[in-house]
Amino acid sequence: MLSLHQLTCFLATYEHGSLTAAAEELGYAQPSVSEQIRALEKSLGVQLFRRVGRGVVPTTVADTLRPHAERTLAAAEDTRRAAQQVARFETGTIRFGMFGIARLYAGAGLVADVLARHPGVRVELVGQNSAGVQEDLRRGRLEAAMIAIPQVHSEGMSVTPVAKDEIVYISSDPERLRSPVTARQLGNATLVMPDTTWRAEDSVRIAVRSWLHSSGLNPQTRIEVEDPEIAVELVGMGLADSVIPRGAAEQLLPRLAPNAGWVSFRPKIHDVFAIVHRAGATLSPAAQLMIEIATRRIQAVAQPV
Amino acid sequence: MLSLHQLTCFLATYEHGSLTAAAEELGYAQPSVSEQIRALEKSLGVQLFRRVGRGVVPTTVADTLRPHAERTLAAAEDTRRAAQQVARFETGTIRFGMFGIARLYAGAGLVADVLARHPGVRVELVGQNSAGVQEDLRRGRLEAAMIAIPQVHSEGMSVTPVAKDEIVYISSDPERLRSPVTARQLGNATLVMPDTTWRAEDSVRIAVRSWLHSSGLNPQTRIEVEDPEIAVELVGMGLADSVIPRGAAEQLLPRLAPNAGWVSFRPKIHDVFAIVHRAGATLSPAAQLMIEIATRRIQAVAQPV
DNA sequence: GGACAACATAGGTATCTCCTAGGGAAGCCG
DNA sequence: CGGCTTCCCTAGGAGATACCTATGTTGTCC
Repeated sequence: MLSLHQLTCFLATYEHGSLTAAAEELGYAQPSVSEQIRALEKSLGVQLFRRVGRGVVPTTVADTLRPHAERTLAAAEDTRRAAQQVARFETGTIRFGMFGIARLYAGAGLVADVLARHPGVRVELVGQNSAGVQEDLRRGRLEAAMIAIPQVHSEGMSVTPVAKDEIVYISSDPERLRSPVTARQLGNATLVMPDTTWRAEDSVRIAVRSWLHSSGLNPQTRIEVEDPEIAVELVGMGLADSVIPRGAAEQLLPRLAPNAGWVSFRPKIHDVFAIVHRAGATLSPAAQLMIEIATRRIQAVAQPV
Repeated sequence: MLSLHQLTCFLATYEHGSLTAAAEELGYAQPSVSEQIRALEKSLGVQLFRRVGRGVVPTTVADTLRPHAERTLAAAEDTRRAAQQVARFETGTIRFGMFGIARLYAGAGLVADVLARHPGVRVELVGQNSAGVQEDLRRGRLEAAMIAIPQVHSEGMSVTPVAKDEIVYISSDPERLRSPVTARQLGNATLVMPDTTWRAEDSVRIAVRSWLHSSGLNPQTRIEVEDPEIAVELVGMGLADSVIPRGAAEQLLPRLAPNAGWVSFRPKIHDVFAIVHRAGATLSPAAQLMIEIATRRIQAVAQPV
């Protein structure tokens, strides 16, 4: 069986023209190198050195094989170097899951932070929907993710809340922003809600629904859209009001609905963001890095817990 | 310590997405592959697979490393293939020593024969002078050679005569070719002799000198040249006679001195060609090939012994 | 001819590699 | 929901390997 060690011994011997010198360079005893060369010759079925009295002389076969051996060792060294570079975040890919409103107002900053600290890496911020992220985590395709809590099927998952964001009512009618919104008021409101496709798993909707249920009321959603941006624009046009996390409101309102504002619920409702990964897993340095940066980013726009 | 075996296990596992499947493909038990992967991860300092419940999932590090591992294994396979091609004479270099008049009239044919049988090989037919050939043999730089015998310092050398060639007298004076030349006649002749530089070791000269010494005479050499061709041309011009092996005479006279001819000595003198290599050495297939072809070639122009 | 230098050989030990056997977790299915 | 299967891990042991030191052999140099 051909081995890198044999090739190393071969090259050292070839270059020094001596087993003893090669052994000295490699830090072995002379018989060890001798044995490796013999094993290599047997493995390849060719004679590499003529044992001539005192000393060894490379055969023409050795001349022919030398560049191949060098290329092989160089490729191995290259493999090792690539691994080290990845370990140091000088290159490689960092994959992280992030779903929902969190990605909307922390995603770009998160990617920017990672690229600023590690310019050589590729970043993959995945997560089309909550179920997909959870499936990826469960199957091991994702190591860690940040998601809003209510939707977590947490068997075997480690869930660490890192921030909570108040859920607020937004409207372009100043009248409705005068005082905190009650369940009754919300029940009577005309609403536009985003994330239609994932409405059943959307943490904001789940939080609001359970909040309303305790008052015996049902939410009334008049308009369903996918993008939070569109929902906010519709609020700006006065066609409906909406319910979104406060961080999103503060980011989107000035840009998309300057005449609108937000107001708390009474009692207040919160959305909680958490880091999720498989329970019992040892997190890789890359995952730890992403968790650290994502946490810092989300805590810049939501309250730390 | 990184090893090719570890890389093989890594690639098999990566491609199958399973340690068990990889082990089956490689013909090992599953724990063996598992151990190799673990050793590779430790050696590189990175995690290559996430152990997730049943099954393993490659990390992004594994994605990054895979092409490097493939290149390394390909280079190793390339090394092995090169060795096999050399062993089958499909490529590589064949080096052989040949000195003196033998090369002159068997060298080109020898090279042609080798190239005809093994079109891919490089051929080196070395031997500027007898002493150099012997030194190369002794030092191991040459594995085997064909040389004329008298000059062999045979300690530690295996000498196998394969052909003998009569040494003849050449002249453009028909009078001198009438009957075999005696020692007295040779002592009175005006001679041109080739191989000036190596005159002390030239087998023809040694043979002739000892032949003359038994008659108490000394050779008279009027002209010294390097090339046998020039000596023969001078003979053709009638400026001197010469003494060369019959094989050389038959090849050179028609071309360079059509009006000249040759005649034996009385008693006859012979030059013996032998295969020489280090005693006790096991000959490589390449050397055996060259010996076989060179012997056949030389026996085509000289008498086999 | 004696001293030295370089490789081969021998023998012992530690490590590595591979196996079999058995345990535990996750997924599949009745 | 409980049993079965699948897949990986761990443990322990046998055989091979790699390395060492000590010694023998041979060629070289003085």
